[in-house]
Amino acid sequence: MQTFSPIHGSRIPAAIALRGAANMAQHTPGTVNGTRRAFDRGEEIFSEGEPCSVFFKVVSGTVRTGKLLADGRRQIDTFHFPGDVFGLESGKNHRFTAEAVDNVVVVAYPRSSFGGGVRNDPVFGEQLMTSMLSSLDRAHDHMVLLGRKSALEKMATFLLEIAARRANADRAELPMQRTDIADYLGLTIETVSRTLTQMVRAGLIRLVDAGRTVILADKARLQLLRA
Amino acid sequence: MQTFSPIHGSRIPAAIALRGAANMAQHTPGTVNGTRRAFDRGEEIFSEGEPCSVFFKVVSGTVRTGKLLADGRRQIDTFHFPGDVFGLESGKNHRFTAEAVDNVVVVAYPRSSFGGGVRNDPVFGEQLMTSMLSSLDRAHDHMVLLGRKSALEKMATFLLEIAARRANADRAELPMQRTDIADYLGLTIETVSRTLTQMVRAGLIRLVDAGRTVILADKARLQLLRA
DNA sequence: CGAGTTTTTGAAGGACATCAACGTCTGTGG
DNA sequence: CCACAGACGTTGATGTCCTTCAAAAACTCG
Repeated sequence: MQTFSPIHGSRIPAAIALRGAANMAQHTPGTVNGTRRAFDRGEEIFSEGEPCSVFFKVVSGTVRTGKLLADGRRQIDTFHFPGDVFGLESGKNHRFTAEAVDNVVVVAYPRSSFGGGVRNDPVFGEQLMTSMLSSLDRAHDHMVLLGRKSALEKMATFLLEIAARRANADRAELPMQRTDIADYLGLTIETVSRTLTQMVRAGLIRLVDAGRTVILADKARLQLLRA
Repeated sequence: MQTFSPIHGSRIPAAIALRGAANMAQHTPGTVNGTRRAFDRGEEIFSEGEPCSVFFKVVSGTVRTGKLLADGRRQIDTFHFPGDVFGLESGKNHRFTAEAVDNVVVVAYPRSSFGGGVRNDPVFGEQLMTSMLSSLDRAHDHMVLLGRKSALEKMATFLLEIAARRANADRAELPMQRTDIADYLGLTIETVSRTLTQMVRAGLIRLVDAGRTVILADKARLQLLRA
């Protein structure tokens, strides 16, 4: 089973990351307590429309969040890796679905710690705020990708993004399957596959481990391709 | 000059909207003071990379925020209408550009009221938080649109979204030009134009006012088309 | 080893982009 | 108020990137 090693806070700002890591033993960001929960590969963590009573932080494994259209078309917003917070929403109900990409352990925090916690624990509040702002940043980048980039550019962006999560890594380990990548990049699995082999032929990457690990052979050229 | 009438708070949650409206005279959401500023059509309000010392709330007119790729490709994230907050970011510098779509009046708040304001004025903090969460909601919806919808579905979604901002309206008044719509929907201006005339021919809409106002002749069918 | 799943590869088609020309609107100066 | 120039929008012809449909190869796990 492919799993990202738990790099805490690589996706969330330093403040919350450090704090989260420091309190990992009791699974607590600030003064608020959370409970540990595990999900198997493919399991649903919560789904669109469901009331949201808790929000989550990833301890290990990878989570995907996204939306489904009536006819089954799917768009994945983000993959969440260890340290990332997800499931925070403005309304009473979830507006998107969260599923386990592989075997996942998360900590669930009561939603009351959001409104209440912000009031009573301003430090906690600021951490959540910062976490949300960086989610928005990433959302904006992803909109550029979806709306304006070619398949090649999308894939280059994706691989570099994944690789950046491992300290100075020249490889991207992919816990998710091709369908997930396609639904993240707004492509079909066939195009994902073809684009990867095209990159292999161009000497940009090498596929190992049954296509689950991508070695970034020519990172400089990939960076140019990212657009 | 086309301008949206100032419907305050139609895009931001009730709490902040009401408060904003109540305090409109002194341009103040909570205890924090802001200063009024005006921008002409096409003027830049701030640009990507610039340090962000203030954030804004729209008083009148329409603002577009978005990103530019090196070769000029553009993706507009959102149009901001009266009542909307924009320019709030996690880092020291702006990660996107904001420009006036038409003649615009905004209120600028010092950025310190963000970090500091949250600590000292928890109500203000919660309002900002809620505003950010609804931005995220809309960002997620927009990703589905960009990644998974056809040109026709994109346009139907867009027109209904704009129309929804006027109370029980059967028309969408478009303060922005075709280029903006194209860059918002991830299309070219030609496809925007063709899709609109296709909708006219299908009896879905009618174009009036030199194409700046779209009458939603068959809203039910448009809603189905939204996907 | 073998059935089911996932990934890759191939051939053909379609939706949208690109290139190009024409029409329409806006605003300014006569 | 009209004329004209430039900007904006529409329409047409053609091209292309990505999808769709189809099948084979590779991998997973009992």
